Amino acid sequence: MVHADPILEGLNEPQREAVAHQEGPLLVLAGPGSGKTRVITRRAARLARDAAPASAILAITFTNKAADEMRRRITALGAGAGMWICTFHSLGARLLRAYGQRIGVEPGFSIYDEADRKQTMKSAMEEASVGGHVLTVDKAIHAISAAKNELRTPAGYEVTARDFNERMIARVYEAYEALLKKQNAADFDDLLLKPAQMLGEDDDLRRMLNQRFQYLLIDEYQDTNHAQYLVARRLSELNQNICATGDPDQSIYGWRGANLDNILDFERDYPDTRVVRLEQNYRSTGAILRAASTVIRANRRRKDKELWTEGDDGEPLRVWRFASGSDESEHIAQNIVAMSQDGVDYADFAIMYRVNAVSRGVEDALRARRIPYRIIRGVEFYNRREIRDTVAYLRVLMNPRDEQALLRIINTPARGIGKKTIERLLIAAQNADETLLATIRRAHDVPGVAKGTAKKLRSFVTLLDRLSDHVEGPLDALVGQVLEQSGYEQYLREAEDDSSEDRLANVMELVTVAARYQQEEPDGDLDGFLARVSLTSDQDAVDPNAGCVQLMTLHAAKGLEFPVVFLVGVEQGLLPHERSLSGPFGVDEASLEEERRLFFVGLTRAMRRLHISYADMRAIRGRLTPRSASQFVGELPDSAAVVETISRATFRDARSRYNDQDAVWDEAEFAPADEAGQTSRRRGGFRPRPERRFEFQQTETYFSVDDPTTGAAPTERGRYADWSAGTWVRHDSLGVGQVIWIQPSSGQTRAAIKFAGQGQRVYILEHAPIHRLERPSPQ
DNA sequence: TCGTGAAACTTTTTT
DNA sequence: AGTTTCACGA
Repeated sequence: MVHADPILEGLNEPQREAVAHQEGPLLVLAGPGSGKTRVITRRAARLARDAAPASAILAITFTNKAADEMRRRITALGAGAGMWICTFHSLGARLLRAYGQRIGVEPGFSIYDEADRKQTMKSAMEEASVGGHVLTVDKAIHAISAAKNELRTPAGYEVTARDFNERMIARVYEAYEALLKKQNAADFDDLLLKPAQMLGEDDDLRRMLNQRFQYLLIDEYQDTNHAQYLVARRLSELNQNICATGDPDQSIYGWRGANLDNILDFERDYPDTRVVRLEQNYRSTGAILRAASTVIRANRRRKDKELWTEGDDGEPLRVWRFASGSDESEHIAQNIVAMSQDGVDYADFAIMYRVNAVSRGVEDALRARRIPYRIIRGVEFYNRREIRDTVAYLRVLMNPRDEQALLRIINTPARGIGKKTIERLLIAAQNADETLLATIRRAHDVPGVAKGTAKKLRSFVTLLDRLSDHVEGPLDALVGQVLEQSGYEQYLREAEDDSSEDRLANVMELVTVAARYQQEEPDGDLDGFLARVSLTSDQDAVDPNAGCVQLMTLHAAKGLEFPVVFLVGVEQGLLPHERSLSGPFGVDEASLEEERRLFFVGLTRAMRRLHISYADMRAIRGRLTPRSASQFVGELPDSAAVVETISRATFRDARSRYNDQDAVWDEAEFAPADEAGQTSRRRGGFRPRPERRFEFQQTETYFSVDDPTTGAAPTERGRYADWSAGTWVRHDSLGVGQVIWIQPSSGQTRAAIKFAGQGQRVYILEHAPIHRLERPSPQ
């Protein structure tokens, strides 16, 4: 009898087996909700305790969020210090920073995001004079990205090019690579491809890293692409201690190059692999599991698993059919209100959809009922113009060759350097074969640049030089200096439009983001901060403590769970998306299966209640189109789902609503359809917003979240929970004010505050010198 | 050079 | 429907 080991405690048999396994390759096939994260974290902790120093363990995830979560849980188990826990992309960035010079990547290189890549690709196409053909920028990006994932070089691409189009792509590819190199930049693909390449070509490096990392743990292995596969393989060559966890049924990134064969053929790649299946589900009701397993069994390319639970069958899934997308939104919002009155916390709801465009209608309905919600779009913050502008300054300071960033800031805020001048500078730079910044430094002798303009360029350069003195100092101070010295802050303060206050608040938030980063990473520098900023993903924004209904795409939902899930827009053409239905050869089976996996992922996010809905009509890109139920709806087993048609019953008398504040422009949603089923566009005028009510064909009963069986943790209330519109506050320098509105969110509660005699301004409460006044101000 | 408004195009998913 | 690009006038 072995003594109880706390690390193995509370695990079921296969979980224990996976945690206890030590030497040699291990494949954990983990169904949804089967305690996979638990297994990985325990295993990592156990290895650090029994097998190797923490620094010899490398754990790789797909999102920063997952990495942070894993680190937190491993730390809670008493291990983790010194362990490498990161995403594939951040691992790539780290390796490149440390060893990239061997393949021509200088330290301090910039990471080009989608927008930068697009611009660069445009330039590359111009340079290769490939414009005007059938080849579009997007097609070039796609083709070259695919080539990079396969580790094909421009030269290699050219050799195998079979037609005119491919020869064009080869030329663009070459020009694009040359640009990246000249600008010392790497795109997202490079972060995987270059390390894979380095590890393949440089025996010393590979040997060294193989000795350093004795144990490899890779999560979401079903989503690895070829480059990631090679990194994993080349890092585990010596010890063969690779533990891959994943689920072929949840592979949803095929369009990004993920190769399902990586997990399906793992046992072939690593002989003597121990395979463990985690099939017991701790998340969902029996009905939800039955529905999910039935649906996914229609796929051919998979490894069969039996999902089962010891829990109860729960309620059947509800399949709702609506007349229109807006009915769908309204009904869901109404349902959330009803359930929340019954005690279900807002944070317990999630609304999921296939494409982002669907979220708008839902948002409107939630907003109309003042239901707090949050859209999971982590990149949103970093994609704001003001943030990109500020970050661009930082990027130029880090990497003066970063042309994308330089072009962004050269006239932001406006300093009289126009398009013509920039064009001349770019040509001069190309002729002299030097970087854009070098040309700008000698602008006075660039032909065609006027004296006055040269002077402006001079002072821009001086600004950058002055700022670079602060690069070594604290990051938040650096960001502050950028905002101040560039005039960007003043520019925002003086701007008159209504968004400028928000933008100012966002920019200030970037200062605190920088401060927080430095707190978390004591030896974090500008380079690391920029990498963090570039590699933040959508999923990283999920915050279960926000007290809000969460809206997200199905892709962003992976790995999450919610007591109540609404799957909206489950319509043919949307899920499965039409791109999988109308390929060059009709239905593309492989991508149809991926769509089905996406549906499967959605189904298995739900713990207790699951609502699936579709509408007969939906406005897509401004146009009302007829829709029909997804084929996947028909694949649900009758024993687990109830289908209901929900109709709009009554409109309140239009006239009584005329004086209400929310008369709306009729967006053709209610315009009559002609005989072809097409709706005439834009034939409205102001009409009252109809009050919609729904008939329930069945009485709704909601479970209460207090119910211990749901396992829902009591929601953490923010420290501003008792603040509301009208709350009196004091600002350290502006004095007494009153809250106009407040948007709760953990860590960054926004509020608009009005001060006597001044306008209202938006603050992030956590970071502003604002305190609550206990008593209303004595007038 | 810069701001305005019209036209054109876009999107499926995202590190 | 929203964003980006383009053309034009100040």
